[in-house]
Amino acid sequence: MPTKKPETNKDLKSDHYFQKVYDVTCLIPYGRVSTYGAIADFLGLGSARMVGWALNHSHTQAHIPAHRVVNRKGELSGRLHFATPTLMEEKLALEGIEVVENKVKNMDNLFWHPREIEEY
DNA sequence: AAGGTGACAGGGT
DNA sequence: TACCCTGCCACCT
Repeated sequence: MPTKKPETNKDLKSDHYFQKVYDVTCLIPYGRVSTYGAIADFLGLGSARMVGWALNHSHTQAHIPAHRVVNRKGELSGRLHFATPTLMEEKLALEGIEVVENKVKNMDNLFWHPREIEEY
């Protein structure tokens, strides 16, 4: 019997999961950043590592502001997965986000949690 | 088949 | 404050 079950984390294999990650990522406001953990927390599926895994495949999809996702310390841990090692920092700079030593400055104020959507 | 490797995070020291 | 250790879970040797 093929019909397996949802609800479980095994659902991560579905493209549906990838899409959810992309959707949330696209909700991150211009000039703000979020984290792998915050997205995983909001989705309630998988772990922060899974979010990174999903984003790793985001390059095949349409424009996804993956550069706005950093780790909890504000470090650009995914920069090496972009076309060039500096592209992630450049994109953030265009949005007015200051990056020093591969770390987002003023992370506390720029951090955005998907839960804030409900406050609109 | 089993162990190593990540675009991570949180708690302990 | 900073570093280390452990949990996490799918993918790749």
